[in-house]
Amino acid sequence: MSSIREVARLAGVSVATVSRTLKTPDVVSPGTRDRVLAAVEKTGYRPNLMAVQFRARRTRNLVVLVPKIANTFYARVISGIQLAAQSRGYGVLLCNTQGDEAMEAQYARLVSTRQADGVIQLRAHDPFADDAAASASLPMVNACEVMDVAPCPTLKLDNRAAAREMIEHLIAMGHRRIAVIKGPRRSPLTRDRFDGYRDALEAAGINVDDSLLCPGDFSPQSGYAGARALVERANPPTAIFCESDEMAIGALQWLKRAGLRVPEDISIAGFDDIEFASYCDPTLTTIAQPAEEFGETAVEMLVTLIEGRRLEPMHRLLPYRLVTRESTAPPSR
Amino acid sequence: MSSIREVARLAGVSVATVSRTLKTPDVVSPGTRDRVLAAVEKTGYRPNLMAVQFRARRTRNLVVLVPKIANTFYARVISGIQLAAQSRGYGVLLCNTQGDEAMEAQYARLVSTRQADGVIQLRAHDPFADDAAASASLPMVNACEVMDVAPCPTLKLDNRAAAREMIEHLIAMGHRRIAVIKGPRRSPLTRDRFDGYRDALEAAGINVDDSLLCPGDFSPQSGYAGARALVERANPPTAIFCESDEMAIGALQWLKRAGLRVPEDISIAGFDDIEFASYCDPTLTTIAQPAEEFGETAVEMLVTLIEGRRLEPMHRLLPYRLVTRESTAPPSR
DNA sequence: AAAGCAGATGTAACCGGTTACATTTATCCA
DNA sequence: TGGATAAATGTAACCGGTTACATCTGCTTT
Repeated sequence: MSSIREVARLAGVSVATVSRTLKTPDVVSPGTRDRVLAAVEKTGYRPNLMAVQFRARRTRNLVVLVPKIANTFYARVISGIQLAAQSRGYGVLLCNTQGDEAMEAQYARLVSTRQADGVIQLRAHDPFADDAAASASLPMVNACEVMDVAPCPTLKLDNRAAAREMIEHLIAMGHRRIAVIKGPRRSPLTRDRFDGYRDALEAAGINVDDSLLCPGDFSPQSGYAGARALVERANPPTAIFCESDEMAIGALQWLKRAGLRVPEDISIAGFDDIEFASYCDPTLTTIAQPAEEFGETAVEMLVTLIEGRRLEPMHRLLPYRLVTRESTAPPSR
Repeated sequence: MSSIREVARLAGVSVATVSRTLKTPDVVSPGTRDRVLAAVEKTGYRPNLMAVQFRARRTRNLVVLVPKIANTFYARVISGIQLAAQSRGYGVLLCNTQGDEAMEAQYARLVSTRQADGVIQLRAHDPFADDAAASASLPMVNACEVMDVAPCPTLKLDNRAAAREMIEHLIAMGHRRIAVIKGPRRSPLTRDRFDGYRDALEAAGINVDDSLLCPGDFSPQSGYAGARALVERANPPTAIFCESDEMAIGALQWLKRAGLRVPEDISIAGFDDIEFASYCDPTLTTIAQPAEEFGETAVEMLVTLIEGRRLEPMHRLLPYRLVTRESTAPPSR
């Protein structure tokens, strides 16, 4: 493929003039400019951006570490990232890490090897954990699921307040026996959402009943199993708060198979507002998260960091929204 | 950050020796090797991969053009791509194009500007269409939704045979009035699936009734509207074949709201086997596609191309699988 | 007419690796 | 012990742009 030197030769000028014609056209004379542009046209010259980036010592690429790309919530976040990155002239290197720390570290290394200018981490783990030198200095933003003590700026939902509002909504409808199907034990999301659950119960003077707490892992399968476990207990709940919509949908399926009506016999609430939350039967009461906005804001923060501008504030919360649909109603007993 | 020259200075050797120690350790003497490795350790040296790639004139990055990243089917394809690329030492530059041709062209240009070694296009459009020179020579593979006259190797499902098998399944159950909610008019997927529908009817001696054909765009919304339109006709169908699961789920919702029972009053079939196909109520009869395998095979084909090996065959089909669940049953009338 | 200056263009160093080729050192045999 | 050969290491060109600095041209100014 043609290089700048061939263009220069064809136009009868030096490589510097070609470069200037393309980057700062106003400093070359019109006649020369025309000759150069004609030569560019003729050769089909495209600057080798590898060379440009190498010279400039920046790639204008961002690495995004995604725990599970097939998750529709993350897909939306990524859409937002993509959009914001593009408008700022950055490309996105997407890495599906499956939550694997070795894989995260490997991809994060793209930054320390200069293949990318910064990292957006969507999981609560420091991918530079084993690389103290890197950790301190490389541009990174941690979004969605954030570390408790993050070595970088963060961006998340106020999960605790959101869960609290959801539970308050159920309590206001008259529920007292509200179960929870939790997310993965290690996730800060789980802890925060559970804290919100407890906050709401305590504020209403209801004791937390351990028999109403059920472990899960955000998958539909765990929601299915969780609903069964909860309902088959001696004193079953009148409402189940699932810490993710996917679990809520799994729970819904078991309840219907078991012949229970939702919301008449039992209410179900989710979290995330994935697309199918409004297409399942009944439609799901849930917490909507501004997924695309997560992506856009994370990019904005990261680019600020990369370009050496001051980032203020370092830690941000995005707004949630309680979406009430058909799956919740006052208890019948 | 430290460069190879600093490491060389610290170890008291030339840069060539450092390079060799890291790339071909067997050609340096053990003593030197140890000194160099100690210096590498001490400086925290990481080769600047921009420089490496620039020198090697290849990036080991692949561009993937995805129409809609939030679509769970594509998310699975991408998982497969990611996995296969990683195992071959390639990174993935993911581009969410929203089916926008300008955006596709822009991202595809990453290849002609040497920021990536090849393209996987998941939509039936040539991103180099406006760049004849590029089109011919740049490594590209077109997968999932493929162009009719592709300028590159392709990989798809035998959509026609799959749709035919689905319709034959419905006919075998006794259905004669089978409606279709189609995908986007311009998509080859739509045409192929519809051809399969027609094949099956013709083989069974059933005439194609235009009043049973309904346009859609693969979205749940269009399935919802389509089901309504079909059922409100004078002589409604006993089964609806939706060309995507998302439309089937939309259709299901309208039918249930309208008080119709699925499959007792009307059967519904989808296409894709997305995760929620087995979590909706009733669970959905559909065609399963090997999404991850699409990704893996596309990468394998592309890398073969990039590395200049012979690719045989150029055009491949992947297997589908009819998954019968609760949403289809013999007609009651 | 000589000096000064602006504008246009050319020259070459540089980014940080890799590697062909040259050079030095060690080894071995006659 | 000399010379051939192999092994280890060094030197420097190269990838393809960008850009500081040098040079050249033509014009203005006194």
